[in-house]
Amino acid sequence: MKPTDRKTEIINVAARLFKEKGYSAVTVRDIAQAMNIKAASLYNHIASKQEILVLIVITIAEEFTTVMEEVQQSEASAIAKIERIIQLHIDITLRNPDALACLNNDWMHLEQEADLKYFLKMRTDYEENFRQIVKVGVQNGEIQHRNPEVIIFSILSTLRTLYLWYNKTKSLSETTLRNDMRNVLLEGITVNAR
Amino acid sequence: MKPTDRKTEIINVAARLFKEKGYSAVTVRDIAQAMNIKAASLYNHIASKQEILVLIVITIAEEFTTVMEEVQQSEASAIAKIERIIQLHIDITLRNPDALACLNNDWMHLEQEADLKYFLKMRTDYEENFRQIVKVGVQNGEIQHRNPEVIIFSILSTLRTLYLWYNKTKSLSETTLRNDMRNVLLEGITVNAR
DNA sequence: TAATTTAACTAACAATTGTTAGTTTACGAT
DNA sequence: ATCGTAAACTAACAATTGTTAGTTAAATTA
Repeated sequence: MKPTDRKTEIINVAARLFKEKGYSAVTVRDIAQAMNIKAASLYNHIASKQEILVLIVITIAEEFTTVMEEVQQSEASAIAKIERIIQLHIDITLRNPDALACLNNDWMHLEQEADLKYFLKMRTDYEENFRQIVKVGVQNGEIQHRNPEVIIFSILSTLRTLYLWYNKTKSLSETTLRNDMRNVLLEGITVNAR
Repeated sequence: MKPTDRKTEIINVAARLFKEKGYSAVTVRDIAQAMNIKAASLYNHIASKQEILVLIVITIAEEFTTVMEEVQQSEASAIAKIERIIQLHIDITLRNPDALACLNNDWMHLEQEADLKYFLKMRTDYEENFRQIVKVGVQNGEIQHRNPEVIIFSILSTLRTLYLWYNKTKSLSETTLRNDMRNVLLEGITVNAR
């Protein structure tokens, strides 16, 4: 087994292009050109353009699912669980921002009904787990009484689109990102919260 | 002038389809079918598919720009300015979620360099205005000392993707959305901020 | 060395794409 | 009644799309 086999290279290159223009706007000739080969040569390694998308999206979605289930089954406080989820999103974003962009923007181009259903189930379950964490936190007094949807999607929206802006500024170290993100999401930005 | 002329109808239908599948994945035949006419008939009203995108994206972007400039020139506190921006995003999202989806996801498919540059300038200026508001707020003690990028994009990410989730739950009234969104974004979710 | 595998190539396909040309139909104003 | 316009239509186009077939060159294994 080579350090990175050819198929993995294709997937990484494709993910980068998908991030920039979206799945539908990227042609297999674009992907081939980015690898300095001809389009037909790609098919020695992949079955279809669609297969690339499936591998990118499902792999990352499963990663989120796995960790979320661990978190949910742990006995940490609600706030600690959310802190763990924040760090999970930062982890994956820093490691694979291109795949994350695909997950966010191109999942609806999964053509096989089974793939789409599988993905949507993972996403729904993920949000439902998050919802349960928030509700428990509200009940035991850790979290403010706000509409759970607003809490869930305020945090998730920020985390899901982190890949769009985290690397724009060099002044933002990984440590600062992790700490300030946690603080801003959990404690807000005003000086006198009460 | 009719209540809504035909061109406006096309743009609204197209925006809805673009929201669901993205600009590149929507064909002019898709748009025509959604209006119960043939693709060629569209060209009695529009110059090109691209023109539809330009009208959708630029119109909304200019709306954000106009209000942001008013806000920036006002003499409100930093927090009050941010509160106004939060309400602006909610306003536009409730009124035109489809166009907002295009703005977020399809701006990179603006084909004319002039259009793309114009849009990017508006977006950069918008973020820069937000950055200035935050920096002033930090200086005069209204806002916590956090990395400004984290503050700006935490809030903007949430507001920009509001169209994705605001209508999922019927349990979320407009009033609750506006109040809780403001509270969550500005004051966080924890009970003991200090 | 011979055999096999890997990974590239050229050429071509059928389908789909945005768009144009030219025509027809319905309707309000003169 | 006639004119003009708005808005639909059919038919067709050239370009681009994902993909396949068949071939070739280089590297690895026997």
